[in-house]
Amino acid sequence: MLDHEYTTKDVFRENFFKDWRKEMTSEERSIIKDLNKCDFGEMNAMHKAKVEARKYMTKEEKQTLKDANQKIVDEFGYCLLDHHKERIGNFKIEPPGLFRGRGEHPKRGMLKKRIQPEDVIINCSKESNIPVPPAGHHWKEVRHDNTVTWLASWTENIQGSIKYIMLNANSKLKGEKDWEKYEVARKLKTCVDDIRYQYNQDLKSKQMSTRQRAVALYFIDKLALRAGNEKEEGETADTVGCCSLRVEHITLHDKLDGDEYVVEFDFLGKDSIRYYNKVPVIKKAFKNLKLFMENKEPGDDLFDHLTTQKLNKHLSSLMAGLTAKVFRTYNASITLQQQLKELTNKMILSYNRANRAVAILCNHQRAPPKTFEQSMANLQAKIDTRKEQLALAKSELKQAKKEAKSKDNSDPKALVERKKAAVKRCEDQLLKMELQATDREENKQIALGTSKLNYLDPRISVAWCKKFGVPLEKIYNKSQRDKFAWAIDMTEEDFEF
DNA sequence: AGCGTAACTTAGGAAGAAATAC
DNA sequence: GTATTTCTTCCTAAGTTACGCT
Repeated sequence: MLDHEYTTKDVFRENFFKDWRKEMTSEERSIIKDLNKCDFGEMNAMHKAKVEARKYMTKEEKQTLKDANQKIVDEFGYCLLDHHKERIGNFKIEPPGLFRGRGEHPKRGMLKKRIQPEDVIINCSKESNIPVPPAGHHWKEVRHDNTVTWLASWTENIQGSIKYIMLNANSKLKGEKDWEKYEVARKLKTCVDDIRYQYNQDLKSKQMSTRQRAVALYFIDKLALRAGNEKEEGETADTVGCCSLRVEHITLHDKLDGDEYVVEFDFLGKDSIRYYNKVPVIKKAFKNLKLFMENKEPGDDLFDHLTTQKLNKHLSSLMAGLTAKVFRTYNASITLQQQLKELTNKMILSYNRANRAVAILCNHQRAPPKTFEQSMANLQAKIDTRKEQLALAKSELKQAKKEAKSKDNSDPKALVERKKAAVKRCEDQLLKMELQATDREENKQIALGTSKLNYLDPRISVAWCKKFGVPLEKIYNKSQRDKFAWAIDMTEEDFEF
């Protein structure tokens, strides 16, 4: 709690203190004037003690707690949609707390207020059992809108945005949407060559806006960048996507490390995750970028004649349902399929390799685990131990061979065979551990989950599993199998994305 | 045509649970 | 059995896009 990095940030502290003072009585306000003089040590200790106590609960106590939680899920975690009982994704209202925006968010630390029934809109069908508000309270509104999928909503006080209660990913509704998403991406596959040809032509257009659109599309396609909507300054962290790139985010190199026309990207994207990449691009795109940057300041928009609306409008004219993000889905899925074809080694590690290629493409990063260095060192130590064992086993084998020749042992060959097997076993284990070490090292900063869950057509993975007899459980855990139930049902081993 | 907002998907970190090491 | 590591779930912030309004 107190030891979190947030508490050391000035913006967080200032925002918190300002909002806290608003909550104080006038008497408190006259006493508590300086956050630096406040000591939350006692509260922190209490919180820590609670966490500690949880750890040392008996099995029975833990079970009691679990049962109580399950009861809550059973009662509130489901709804009836089109006569089907469906799991709700987030059925609990968000509790009050201090806002934890990502990156340099100007609002971090602000007080996120408690939501009252009076703030909540209920959306259900007229003839359903309308949920009863807590005693003495009423809902903000009860409506019956069957054109939307949310069950309840409220407006959050930090950004003024609407929050929704919606169905779980394993629901029929979400599954159908997911399927549709991948079908649109597959449709793009059939016309992507034409679209690429088109934007290549557009790079030479006389219209500035067309040229900018073409370069942006080239980036979105080649690098899987996000669309990049405009953001209100001062309301959120300063992050960008393709269309909102500024001059300061790219550096042009006529030549770099033996490549020509290299663009160096360095910007903060969604969730303030850094995108850093040096990419050789086609000459036409490069020349255009030079042109776009002429007479501009570092803080100016690179694509000043382009918005995501214009881009998406153009895309939808090329293919029904086509938007910028479809390229991310398409490129992610097609990359997985290609990689799986190339990595013929039908092992889970090669699947992870393919998955990783996609995660790198989409720039899905994670903070290296806190214990990463330590656990890597531990693994290395195990490898070293095994190496010693291998050396020992080898010398024993040598000895055994020698003895088999010199002495008339009753069964000299058996001993040699045994020692040989021991060497083999050692070598296998060593190889396995070294592979694991490589895998882990390569995964240090890469998050595989996001692409698996949101970008990779599950039918590719299901087909791959069937084709090579890999159990699906090796690829997808329980909740992932639930989410992708639609794909598991329908996919044969010859599925082509 | 441009803009604001509602609705929905995508995202990484924290917390909790399970597996594995010691 | 206990400690540590790894996997899974939960949480909610932060994006994208469609749509209605002017």
